[in-house]
Amino acid sequence: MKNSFAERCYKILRKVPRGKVTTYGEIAKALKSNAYRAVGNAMNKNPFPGSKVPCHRVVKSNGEVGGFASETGKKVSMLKEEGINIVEGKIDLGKYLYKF
DNA sequence: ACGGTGACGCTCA
DNA sequence: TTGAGCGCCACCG
Repeated sequence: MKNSFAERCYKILRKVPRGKVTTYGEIAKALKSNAYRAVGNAMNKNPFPGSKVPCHRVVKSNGEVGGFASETGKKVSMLKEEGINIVEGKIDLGKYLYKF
């Protein structure tokens, strides 16, 4: 159960500093895999919503926040609060995309 | 063992 | 530019 792909994603996600965001693709690359789908799955099964694993800090490669914020939009506001400039649910990856 | 599913990514029209 | 389709890997039933 430990050292599983999901655990890997969480670990990487945790090393993303506040005010920055990462993409599923970057996480997959960090895992030496192109399993961006699996990364999303791991987040979906995320055992620690909010504090341990800041899933809201993970965005899509095109700059969209992602499905988890589609319904409420609260997560978007949360990212903004961290200092990330978001316009219409789009994040400026050129400024806030954290690279491993 | 197999197939379906999913918080995605990229290319083509 | 926008929309649609195809491909990717890992997990669950």
